[in-house]
Amino acid sequence: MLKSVMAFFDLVFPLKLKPLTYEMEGAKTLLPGTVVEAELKKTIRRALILDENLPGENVSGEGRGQGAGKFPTKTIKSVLTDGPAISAPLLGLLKWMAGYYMVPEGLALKVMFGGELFEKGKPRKAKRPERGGTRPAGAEAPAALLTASDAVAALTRIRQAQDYRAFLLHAPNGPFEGELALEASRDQKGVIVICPERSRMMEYERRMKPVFGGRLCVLHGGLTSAKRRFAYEKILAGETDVVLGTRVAVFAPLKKVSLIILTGEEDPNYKNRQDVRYGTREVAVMRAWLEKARVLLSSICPSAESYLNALRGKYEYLRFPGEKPAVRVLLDSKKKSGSGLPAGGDIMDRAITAAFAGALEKGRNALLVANRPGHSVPLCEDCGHFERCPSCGTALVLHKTLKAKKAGASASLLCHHCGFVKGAQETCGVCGGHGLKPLGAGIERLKEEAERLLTGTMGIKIVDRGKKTEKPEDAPEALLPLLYLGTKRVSKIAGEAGAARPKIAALIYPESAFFRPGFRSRERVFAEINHLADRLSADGKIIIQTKTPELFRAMKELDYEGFMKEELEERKALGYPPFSKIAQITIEAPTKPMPAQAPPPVKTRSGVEIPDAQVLGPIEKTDEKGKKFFLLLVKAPTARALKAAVGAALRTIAPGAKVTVDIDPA
DNA sequence: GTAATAGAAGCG
DNA sequence: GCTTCTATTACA
Repeated sequence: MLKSVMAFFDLVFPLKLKPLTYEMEGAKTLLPGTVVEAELKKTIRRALILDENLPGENVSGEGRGQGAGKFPTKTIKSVLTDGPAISAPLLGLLKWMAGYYMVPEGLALKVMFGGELFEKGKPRKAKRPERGGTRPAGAEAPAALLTASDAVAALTRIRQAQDYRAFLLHAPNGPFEGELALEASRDQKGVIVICPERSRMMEYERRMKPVFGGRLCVLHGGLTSAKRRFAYEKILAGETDVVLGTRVAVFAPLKKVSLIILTGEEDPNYKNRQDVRYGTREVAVMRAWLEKARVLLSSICPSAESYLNALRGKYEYLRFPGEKPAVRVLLDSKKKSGSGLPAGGDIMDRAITAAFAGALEKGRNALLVANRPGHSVPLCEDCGHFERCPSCGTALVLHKTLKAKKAGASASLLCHHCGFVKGAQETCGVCGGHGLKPLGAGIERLKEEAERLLTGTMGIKIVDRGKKTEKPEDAPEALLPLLYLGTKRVSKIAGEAGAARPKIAALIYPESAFFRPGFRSRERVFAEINHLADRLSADGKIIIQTKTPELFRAMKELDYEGFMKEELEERKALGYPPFSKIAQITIEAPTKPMPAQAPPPVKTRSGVEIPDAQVLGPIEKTDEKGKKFFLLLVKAPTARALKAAVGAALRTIAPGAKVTVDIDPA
């Protein structure tokens, strides 16, 4: 009898699942990217055709080959799209994501489109994408920014480049960065503009909407799934070809992309922390490569990775130097005078309070930044005792504004590691002494001091929290000088004050940031100071109060090249990125210390040894809930070698443990 | 000893 | 994501 013609296809479901082979009756061939329905464990689900699984061909992995072999294949129930729903470059990106980040293709698919690309349900006509003008409109576009001839030349190069081309824009300031992004995309078709966070994206939206109108589409993780689906439909239909968004926008299913702009390219927000731990910058560059498109990475303080790529000629470097505010590093005066505190035991250096008072008296705004939440650690002067967290052992921090539910306590002691809370006492818990001395400079304590030293004599409004209440009721107070006080969050708000940006900023003991884990901590601190500088007025000034001025020596002039030279030399010496590739393996094993202490020499599949790959660890850590886990760090000279080395390391881990792999960890 | 339940594996 | 299989615990 005539046997019916069968074709076999590898399908990807948007689940944590590798591709599976299904069959389809008839000679009709389905193109990769086509959406179909097929049965998985008795339920019919939507999936994407990844490849045709041709007889005799062995597609990625074990025992598959032609589907008609070892196991019975199920059949594709129906075909939902007439041809590919997503472009070939995007499909390529999916495969690259799965390979590079070592996750199943299904998980990559899920992360890229969140499942919405596959859900059924009729898209309702959008209500009104326009939102009412809720904003007082801060910084306005200094329109003449880009008239300088070198800026015009840069724009021309970006616009006219053909095929794949990467640019690194080292912008002098945020407004310039935004202006160049807008101008570069102005007469382009198929543009993706990505911002590191939603609030920045909304600023860009305000600027781009008048230019692109209905061509502009917004895409970010906070969209409801209906809105997200609606956005996808507009993009797929070609109704909009300019996509603005946060990191998920890098996957926008445009038919054709010609320009990708990644603003604030060094921002840590670009690292995805769940499921597929991708880096948006790496994905953006890879997508541009696959799309044969141009990619513009921009920042006021580019990452060491991108800067090295620029130095090596992989990216075209567009450098626009700008005036930077003066940075002054103050040695902590108390260090010299021992424990003999000045009157009142002030934390802030006199030079800072004087400079702040000067600026505020002139009606200028000021910004005080510290990394520590809470007030202080109460230390008993009599017996030296301080309270520790029962599970973490770390010092508990006094929060005066946080009321503990414990009877009688007007303040509480909080563990910043695990969140443990208890009521605070007025006296020492061990000796009953009354001499509790505050140790450390938390925001709450700084606020007390600022109120005492600065607001006492003049009318000043302290702004110390997020913009939950952004009402125009500030109007009468708008004349008062503002003292912004808080962590980075507050400095962001201060930077959005348009013409009234702070004239002076002080950082109180920022050195703790140097000791955050990870090899990038220095670079982060430097970038943060640069961003702080960008938030100040043109005649701004930053004062750093520190006990370790040596650590800030390289940051003092905000000399980017000088800093990067040192930083890159150190990274090279230690074998860290961008001179190597690294991966971090997290192992959640209940009690087992670790199966293999010394991993075997790293080899590729074919048995070739990789000379410079190494596996460090395991080290034991405890998470916020007090749960133990273990970390392995894998270093290798190239991405390829890294993959092999990670594979080798994984084989040494006993089964039963929950393992996650993070390629290029933050 | 079996039943109830939780957690991991596998899905073509 | 949902089913199914397996390991573990509860319980008469």
